[in-house]
Amino acid sequence: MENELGHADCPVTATIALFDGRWKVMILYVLSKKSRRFGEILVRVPSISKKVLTEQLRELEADGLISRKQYRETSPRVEYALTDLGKSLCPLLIDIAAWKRKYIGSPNQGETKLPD
Amino acid sequence: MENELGHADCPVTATIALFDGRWKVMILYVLSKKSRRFGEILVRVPSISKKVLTEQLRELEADGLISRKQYRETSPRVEYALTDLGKSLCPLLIDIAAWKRKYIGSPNQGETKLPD
DNA sequence: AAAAGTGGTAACCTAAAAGTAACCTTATGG
DNA sequence: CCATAAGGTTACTTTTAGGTTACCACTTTT
Repeated sequence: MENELGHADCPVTATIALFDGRWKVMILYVLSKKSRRFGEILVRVPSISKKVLTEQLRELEADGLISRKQYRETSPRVEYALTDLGKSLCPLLIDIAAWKRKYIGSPNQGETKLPD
Repeated sequence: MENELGHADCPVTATIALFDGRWKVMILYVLSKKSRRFGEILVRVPSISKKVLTEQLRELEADGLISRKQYRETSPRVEYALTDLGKSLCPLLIDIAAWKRKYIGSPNQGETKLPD
């Protein structure tokens, strides 16, 4: 373990802060599959409210992990997508999941899965 | 990005929860250098209070990342150390720091560093 | 005898995050 | 002309993490 973990504003803490929020990892997961509209994300992240989803999307956008594109069509239409930075995070998240499988155990065998 | 991020109780979220807490990463960092007594950690984690340090140590212990050994010597003496599980986490934290350096930038050049 | 160090606990407070429910705007369909 | 849908916003309440201060039990030092 190197010195990099010891700074007053620690890079690990700073990075974790990017996806710190009850639902952010799940939102990133949903978007990693496919760009999605607001309502599609809402349905795929179980039990999140519109308000909190809006907040977390805004934060993810501010941190540069996702993009928001508004299409002025007939009905309002907003598409969210991972940015390149957001995509670069995915392998890291997979490493984290891999650590859990290896050292803690399988990710809760037989639990409910989210729809794609 | 694989399915593993999509479970209702997501392994990534579960893993992050292990070191989610204002000071946990820093505590792990301190202990990664050397086993330490309560008071030694207190001094090395800037501005943490006894209460919060106690809480976070208890949680880290409950999660199996650190061990607590009480020596009934003359004055009370308690040693905290990383467990094997705790040690296994260090490379992961380093990966997270490395991601930040690569995609966000250097870990705040010239900032104050913690004493060892 | 008093003070100081060690590793805490107890009672209390506060700010921020998250949750709930109602409402808004523009547009279309019936 | 009313209802519905999308993508929110507003106002309010609840929950939680973290912080502050005081105190404790025990032992050694002065």
